[in-house]
Amino acid sequence: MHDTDGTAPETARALLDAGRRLFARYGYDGTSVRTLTAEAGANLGAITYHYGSKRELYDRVVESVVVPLAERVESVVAGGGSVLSRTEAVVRAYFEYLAENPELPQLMMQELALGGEPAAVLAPPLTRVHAALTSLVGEGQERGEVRPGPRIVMGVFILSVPVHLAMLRLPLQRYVGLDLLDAQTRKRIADSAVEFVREGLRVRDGAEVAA
Amino acid sequence: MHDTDGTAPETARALLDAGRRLFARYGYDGTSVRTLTAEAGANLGAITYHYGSKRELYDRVVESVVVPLAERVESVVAGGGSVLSRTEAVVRAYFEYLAENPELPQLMMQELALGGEPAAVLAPPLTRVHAALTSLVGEGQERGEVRPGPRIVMGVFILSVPVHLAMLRLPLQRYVGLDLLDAQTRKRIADSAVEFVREGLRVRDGAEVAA
DNA sequence: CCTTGTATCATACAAACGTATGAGTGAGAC
DNA sequence: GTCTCACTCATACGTTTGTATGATACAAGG
Repeated sequence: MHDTDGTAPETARALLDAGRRLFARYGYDGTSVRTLTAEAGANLGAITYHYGSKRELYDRVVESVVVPLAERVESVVAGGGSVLSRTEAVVRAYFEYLAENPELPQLMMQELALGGEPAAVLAPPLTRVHAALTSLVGEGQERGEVRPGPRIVMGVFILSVPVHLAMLRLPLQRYVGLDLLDAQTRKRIADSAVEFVREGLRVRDGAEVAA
Repeated sequence: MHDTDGTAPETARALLDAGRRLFARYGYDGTSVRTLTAEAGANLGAITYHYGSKRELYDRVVESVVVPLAERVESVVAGGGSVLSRTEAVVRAYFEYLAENPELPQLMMQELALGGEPAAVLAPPLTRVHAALTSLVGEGQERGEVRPGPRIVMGVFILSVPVHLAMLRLPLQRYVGLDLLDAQTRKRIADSAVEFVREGLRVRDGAEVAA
């Protein structure tokens, strides 16, 4: 029977891990059930048995990497401090999460890059992140920390830099020699990104609080 | 024989157009030569005949959409005016190009989202864009328009906002009702994005020119 | 008129695909 | 001892994949 409880047997977990690696590298259609089960050291039938189908395993993989990110962003946004410092914390949190899960941006972006509906499992966490960032910007505008403008798109701006950098990670590493996974390099880049986002959102000196 | 001259016969062009649509929507592996040739109103063997293989058609498709973008960015960067105004022009040019070629970001991001080597045909134009933006930032720093920092990553910042917005185009349309292809909406968003990028790069008031 | 070259066509091919099936294995319950 | 259950395994099924093949259509050149 399919196991839906949290105590996944060894094979089910190996399939999930192999799925994270292979789906991130080769995409959904580019990863065959045969190569995946082989990578996991499992039998050809293991995916069907443990997850029902290739698609369901894929959904679980995406879920396992996107949901924790959304929770992290939400908790940072809900934290204390000024709006701009929380914005900074969101950017830094994303950089950290990226360093821990380099497959995340690849999985997420593959899903978004395909023109069809994004995986059903991706929409809820994405919506929650977007809502959190939008309300953060709105709060900043009310407090006079953030300059006026459409908060819906300004919320998108916050993560645009780390996401874009994550997308360019491999080309940057190959062609420019910039390694985002190196802790020291990442700190330097994150500092610069934080400053960019902060100044991009901040009200100009002397600007009045919007009524 | 395969036609390599510019005067593509009708069928070859229909294949290229269908490829742009289908590869953008379903990805390389998700598009079969049968559906593609059917969409183009051509025979099953047409791809092999005109392009040699599915892969070569794909490369032509990517090339046809990325190279003009790179040329556009380069020409804007080489233009006159202050560094910040040229930066603004780059952002606006990207928004315009995106509106004309909605498939571009999908094709490009699919390639970048896959963990392997990006298509060989993607690297040269991408490198040229990056070089142009890096030198633009460097010039701005020398002139004291742009605040100090690693110019290699600050060049990446410039396009991060429009690229990220393009990536979120479909979810934003579906879940937030924001249509990036609508001219009026796009102008409003581009204005906001331009301000964000400008202020993110600009030196603070009173800062000295870096020696 | 016949030849030549380009293009389109239906069809064939082997390989790879996702999934289904049924046998086999080994630990725990009674 | 044997029944039960979760699991692994080899294998088979029907599709779909990208490409190869050879026949056909047809305008241009001699």
